[in-house]
Amino acid sequence: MRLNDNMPPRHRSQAAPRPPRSQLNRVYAAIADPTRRAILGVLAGGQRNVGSVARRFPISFNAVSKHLKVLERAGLVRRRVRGREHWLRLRPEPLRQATRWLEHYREFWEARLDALEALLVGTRGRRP
Amino acid sequence: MRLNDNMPPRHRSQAAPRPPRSQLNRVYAAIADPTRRAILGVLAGGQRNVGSVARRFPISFNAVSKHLKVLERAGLVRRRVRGREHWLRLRPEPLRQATRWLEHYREFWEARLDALEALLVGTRGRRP
DNA sequence: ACAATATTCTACCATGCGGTTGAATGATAA
DNA sequence: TTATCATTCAACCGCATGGTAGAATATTGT
Repeated sequence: MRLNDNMPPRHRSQAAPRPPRSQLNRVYAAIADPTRRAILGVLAGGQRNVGSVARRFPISFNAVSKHLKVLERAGLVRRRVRGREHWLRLRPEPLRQATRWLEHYREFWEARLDALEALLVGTRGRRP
Repeated sequence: MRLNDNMPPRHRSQAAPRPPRSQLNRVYAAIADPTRRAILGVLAGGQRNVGSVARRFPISFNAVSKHLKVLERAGLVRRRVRGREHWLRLRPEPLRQATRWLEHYREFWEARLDALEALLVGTRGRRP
């Protein structure tokens, strides 16, 4: 059914509301953006305030401020307000968790695929 | 400036078109969704066709088909068409790359933060 | 008191995402 | 041939995201 006709748009199918993002979800989504990965790199050099981070990127101050908020919600960055400046510092714990998940699954999959390959190659002579 | 006035909407500020997502970006974005992580888990049990994956999820067939396309573009899944069925299998290489990046940065950050803490605790007593 | 500074807030745009339904395509089975 | 099965394609919705600009807020310096 092509819906560009004259029907009231409110009587449509509706997707179920999605559950809120988990911490792990937010961490992966956060590091999926190269600007944010670069911001984490800057912050690895020590505490910075928002302006000092923003100055290093060719995008607007506001865009960087938004990115920082995303990193904060993912738990990768902690903010301390001192006067009119906001100081940001790295919090590596969620990254550790994210690494653990990846490592676990990667090892599991590789083991499984290796086993499969070994099974397919079988007992036939094939040695490096 | 509130822009809901009567001005032609084409004379607005314009965001620069974003560059295409890199492989690493796509991998992190792909695993940021819990359904997709679950799909990878199913595929870890061996090759499956689209329907047999979709049957395990409470969302529509088409939604699963879309998720599979995302995983494919991230390089995490390979598809082989045989007749009318599409067989999907895991490809762990991009995951290895993603793990490497995380591991590298995590280690670097933790080392830096440990060094900083050592410096602060340091040789002198704590001062308020 | 006033001006400058650091930052967020609000509003907007374009694009992407995760979901839906329905139609189209292509291979197999009857 | 025709019906059925496996899958994609096309269009749509609501919401998030990455970007912009400008106004508001709070702190600091003169």
